[in-house]
Formats: sequence, structure tokens, C-alpha cells
Amino acid sequence: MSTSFAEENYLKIIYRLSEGHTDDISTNAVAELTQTKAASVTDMLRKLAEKGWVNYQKYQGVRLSPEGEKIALGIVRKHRLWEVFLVEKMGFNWDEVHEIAEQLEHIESDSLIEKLDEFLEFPKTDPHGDPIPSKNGVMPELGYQHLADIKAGKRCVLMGVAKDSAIFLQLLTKMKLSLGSALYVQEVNAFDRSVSVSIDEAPAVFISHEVAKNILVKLAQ
Amino acid sequence: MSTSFAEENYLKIIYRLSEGHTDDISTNAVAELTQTKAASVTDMLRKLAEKGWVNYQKYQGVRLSPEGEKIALGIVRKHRLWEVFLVEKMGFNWDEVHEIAEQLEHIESDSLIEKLDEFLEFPKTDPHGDPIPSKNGVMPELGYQHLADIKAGKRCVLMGVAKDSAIFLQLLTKMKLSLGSALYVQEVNAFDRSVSVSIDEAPAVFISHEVAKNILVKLAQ
DNA sequence: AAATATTTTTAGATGAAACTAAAAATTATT
DNA sequence: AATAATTTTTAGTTTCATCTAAAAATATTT
Ligand SMILES: [Mn+2]
Ligand SMILES: [Mn+2]
Ligand SMILES: [Mn+2]
Ligand SMILES: [Mn+2]
Repeated sequence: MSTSFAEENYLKIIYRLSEGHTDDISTNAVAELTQTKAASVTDMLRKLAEKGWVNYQKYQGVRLSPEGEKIALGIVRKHRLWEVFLVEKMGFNWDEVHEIAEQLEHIESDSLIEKLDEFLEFPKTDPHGDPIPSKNGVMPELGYQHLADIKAGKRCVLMGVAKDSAIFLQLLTKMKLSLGSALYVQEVNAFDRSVSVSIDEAPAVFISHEVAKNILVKLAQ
Repeated sequence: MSTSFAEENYLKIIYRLSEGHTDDISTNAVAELTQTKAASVTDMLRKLAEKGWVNYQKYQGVRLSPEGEKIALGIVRKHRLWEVFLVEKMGFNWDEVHEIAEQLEHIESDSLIEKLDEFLEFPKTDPHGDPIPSKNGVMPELGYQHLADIKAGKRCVLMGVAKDSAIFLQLLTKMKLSLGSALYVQEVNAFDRSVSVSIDEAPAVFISHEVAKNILVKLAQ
């Protein structure tokens, strides 16, 4: 069965909202991410349920069916592989690729995406550190922690971001933060929950809680 | 002003039908290439005229305005650059790329297409020998001839094809014909207008008039 | 437990892009 | 020049994805 751009975008967003927990997703949550009204979401959820891609009961919220999750993972795979292409081969910065990948993720050609994967030498993660689902729909679990949850005195490495808006990524770049940055959490400041962090052995800088929440790290060793 | 996929496809097809001659294009001709009904074409032509991209008078046919031609050339440029990418970088055969490029041509990002052009080292022609319009909307005139019009005894080189359907391209491949093939027109056979042609100095084979019409060549020296 | 607030669904409408069937205009033929 | 054939347009529908406004269901507060 074929999928429209709109359907693919809804499935992808329901997938995103489901990551981690297992409870049902609310109509309003979907409406916010799709940038549509709740009434439009209700219509689409009925249609997706009709096609067997979601389980949906009026007023009870929605979750992906196994079939729907497979489609969503396919879109996410394409999105992230194209992002790698845009950064690695076309020379874009990590804050410039998301919007273009939003378009490219809907290109329909299995052979293209497999050839792209090979051309990029089978990357495991995208330019934002997000894992790339395998061809057969398995999303690797990377198990990173949020910088905001790291205790003072710990060393860690920046492995990813939990948000890929251009404005956030540009701020990280300004702060000299990028994938692979070696971080030393000198102090957690109780007043505003900001963290004093030394980046690549440089003198420590303040990172706000809002930013630290969206930085994913792996503890050193 | 933004363009929908449907509008872009119409403009591209009107452009294609206009190449060469200067007369107006008929509604039916457009309907055939867009794979829609004449009534649908009439609707769209009114809309395109409204936006200033075509000149259209009821019953008089249609032609592109300068603005419409610029848009069409932009789509053709993207289509052909993506085809080069698919063949040169992704390892597709020349008969496999057209359908994928039909999708990729609608990706909207000026910086992407300029970076792609650079990545491909500014190709002048696509995998079918078709010229790639410049960034500023100029289509190079290559001035090739049809193999069907070449006189017996002449040598020429295969430079392009006038049709990019997979079935035609696969036949050429089977006949060992590809871009750059050195052709010697041994004889034009009056009965069926087929041509006896030696390909790369091999013993001559028969090429039907139907095929010869769609092969573009440059006379040797 | 009632009242109130919030969320979600229904009902009805809109704009795009297609369709079919019928009418009108143009072109070709006698 | 009249008739017939063909092409093109109009009129009225359909499907998809959205919208607004109002109704219904659920959740929260008093
Ligand atoms: Mn992204
Ligand atoms: Mn990403
Ligand atoms: Mn197209
Ligand atoms: Mn081509």
C-alpha cells in the first residue's frame, strides 16, 4: 500500500512521540508537531487506523501498530542517511540539513537508499548523533545520558543532541560544542541548574540547564 | 511565489513540447504527457496563466512566458543533475534513473543544487547526453543530428538519445550502443529505412528507423 | 458529586488536482 | 457552404488534507 507525504509525516511524528515510554499519544501532541489543528489530526488518525498503521480508539489516544512502526522507521532511516549525505558529501553544516532532509525522506526508491547507505559507508549515526535504523527496521539503542543529569567531577564525551533546530545547533557551534567534544563537568550550579563545563580541556564555561538537557553524552571509559 | 509538484510537472512538459519550434502547444499534447485528461489540463492552464507562467487563450493553445520558462529550466537542471549523481555516484544504469529523478527534481533548495553541481564537477550533459541548463537558466545548444538523417559512408559518434524510456535504453545497451560509441553508417536500407551500422569497428548490425530516429550523433571531425 | 476547564470529536466548508459527461468551438470533409 | 469529426472547454463530482465552530467526552477543581 502506498503512503502520501502527509501520512508519512504523521507516522514519523507518532513514532517520535512514542520513543522511550509506552503510553498512548494524545491528539494534541500530534497536532503540535504536525503544525495542524486537533480536528485535522482526528481525521488522519481514523484514516491511519483504517489502513492498519496505528491503533486508535476515540478519546483514548494513538500508538503505532507493528506495520506503522516499520514504515516510520523507514522514513527515519531515509531522513538520517540523507542528513549524513548532506554533511559528509555536500559540505553542509549540521544546522543546515534538517529542512532539506524533511523533503528527501519522502523519495521513494529502495535501491536508491541502499546504494546511498553503501556510498556513505554504512554510517551508524547521523550528524546529530542520532542512530540510523537498519534496513530491516531495527533502531540501535545507544543509551546516552543527558548532560543535565551528569554529576560534578565526571568526564564525558558529547555524542548527540536531543533537538535539531537550527537555532540550538548554531548556539552549540558558537560555544565550540560538537560531536566528540570532551566534557568535564566541573560544577552543577544549584541556583539555575546551569553546569560549569570544560570543553576539550579549555577553561570552563557555563551551560544553561535548557541547553544541557538537550546534549547527549557518554561517560568517559 | 511557490510551485506545487503538479505545476512544476506541467511547466516542464510544456517546455519539453516547445523545444525546437515556436508554435503554441495544444491541450491534448499536454494531456498525453502529463497522463491526465484534457479537462484537467484546461483547468491547470488557466491557473498557470493566472500566475503569469504561461500565455494561454482559450482554444488557442499555450506557450511558456519568460518567467515560466525560467522555472521549467530550473526543474530540468535539477532533473539532469540528479541523473548524473545517480549514475556517476550511486552506480545506477542509464535506464534506471529517470523515475527517481522525476521525484528528486522537486526538492527545493538552491544551495543543495549548487553544491551538487560542484560535487559532480559541473557536468555539461546528463547520462542520456541531454544538456544541463546553467544556474541562470541558459540551455546549451548542442546541435546534434539524428542517426536516421546521416548519409551512408559517414562516421559519427553517439552523443545522446531523444527518448529516455527504460525499454528503449535497455535495447541500446543490448545492441552495445552507449554514449561515445563510434558509428560508421555503412548503408541506408531503402525498404524499411533501417541503417546498417558498424559500432566501434565491429561488423555492421541493422538499426531500425524507429531506433535511429532517437539516437543523436555528432559527425566525426 | 457538581461545576468548571480542557481535550477531542463531529459537522460542515474550502482549495487543489484530478475525474466524467455534455456543450461549445474549431478544423476537416464532402 | 453545410455537415461531420475532432478538439477544447464548461459544469458538476470526487478525494485528500486541511480549516473553523460547535458539540461531546474526559479530566480537574471546588
Ligand atoms: Mn533531522
Ligand atoms: Mn538528525
Ligand atoms: Mn516530476
Ligand atoms: Mn535524462
